[in-house]
Amino acid sequence: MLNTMSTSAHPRPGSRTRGRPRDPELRERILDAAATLAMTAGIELGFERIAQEAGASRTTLYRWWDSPQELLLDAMLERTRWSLDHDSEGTAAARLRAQVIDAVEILSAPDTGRPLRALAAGALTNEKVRASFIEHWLEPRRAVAARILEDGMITGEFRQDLDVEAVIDALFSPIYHRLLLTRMPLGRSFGETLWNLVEPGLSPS
Amino acid sequence: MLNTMSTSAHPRPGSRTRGRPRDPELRERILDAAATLAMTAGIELGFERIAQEAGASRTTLYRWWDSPQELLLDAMLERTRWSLDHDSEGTAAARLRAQVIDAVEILSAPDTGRPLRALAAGALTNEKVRASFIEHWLEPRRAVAARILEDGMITGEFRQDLDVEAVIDALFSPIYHRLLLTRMPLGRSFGETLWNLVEPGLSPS
DNA sequence: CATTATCTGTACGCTCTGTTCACTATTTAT
DNA sequence: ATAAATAGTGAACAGAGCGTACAGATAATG
Repeated sequence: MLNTMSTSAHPRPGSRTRGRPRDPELRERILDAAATLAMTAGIELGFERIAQEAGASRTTLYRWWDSPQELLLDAMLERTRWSLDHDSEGTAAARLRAQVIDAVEILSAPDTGRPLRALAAGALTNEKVRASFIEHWLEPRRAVAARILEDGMITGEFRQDLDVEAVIDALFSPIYHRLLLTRMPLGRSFGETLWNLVEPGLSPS
Repeated sequence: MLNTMSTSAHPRPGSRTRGRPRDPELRERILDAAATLAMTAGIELGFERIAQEAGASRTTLYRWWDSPQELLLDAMLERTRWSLDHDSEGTAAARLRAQVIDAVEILSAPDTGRPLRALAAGALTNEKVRASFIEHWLEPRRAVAARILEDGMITGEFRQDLDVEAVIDALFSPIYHRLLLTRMPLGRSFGETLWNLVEPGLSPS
């Protein structure tokens, strides 16, 4: 059920409609502009700047997105689809560990981490952005981890009374915390440390 | 070295100086206004609104604070001094567990949690706010936990190769994550679950 | 050609920001 | 007393961004 179009834009029900079709090139330029601005400049994301950077009319942006952050979310989602792929081979522990380390590496890369900060800032400021961010960014990633955890619980690799949501929080929220707030070192070794710390709590007594 | 005055306001070196002394009542009204607005209204904190709510001149706010969020931070720091008190009795594990549960309860209370959201939003948007937030809010609380962890490592209650910062991240960042982003249930029982999950990773093998 | 929808460009009112200025108020130093 | 210094008020101003509206050009379908 991949939503290949945007999250906030008006959906296009039929495949072909009357009027002038949307210019996909323009859309790309706009998403690129947002991603670029969010990576280089700071958090000061606005329709004004994005439109200028993309060489598009501000009116067009208002037409398709409700806020610059929802626009940026679309950009990020398209640019990180690959990050949802994951092996289904190996033990549940190995797969979960790999996901933690993937997450650290994705978020520590500047071209993902910096825009994600802007996105999170929007999520804290704007309810709609928060909802979209959770639904389209956080939830799909949590679902992957949840799936692995449930697998492990069924096979007996993990204890059966785990609070899946809490485990996911313990494993992944430290990464966001470092990215967004403390900016403490965020590298592969932190992912490993984190995993080693939480893993003992997953095994059956 | 408690800074009894504000974080961002110009420090007062000598106890007595020349000119008209600052009106402490006015300062309180301003801090109250910020705390109230941050709790009731949304994140839309601004000098304009705060000044109006406090019945003060906007110029006065600009005089003492660089941003509405630094003002709010001052308000929050004064209103939560008590939360840094902690027992020094009992095992390190018991004390750390108590701090986790305290944290959940403080942050789940609307009159602390909501302003903290506004504060965090500011921290993501403004570098100065972020630095102040870390220095005056996060760090002192992390220091308490770090102290307990080091105690436990010395007495052998915890393993000696713990990464203190990572442990603190695992224990506390899920709380902020729920408060700020997912808004999943944040109650005492979540604190207990979290503790039970991470605690096995602390004990010597 | 008529219709429908996209995109552009301009313009306007709005709110908040950050700063300046003149003025009043209250304290200490001489 | 009077001067100097600092706090607070209130008004004004330019500037940025927002959100919206409108007129017109462009490009597809029926």
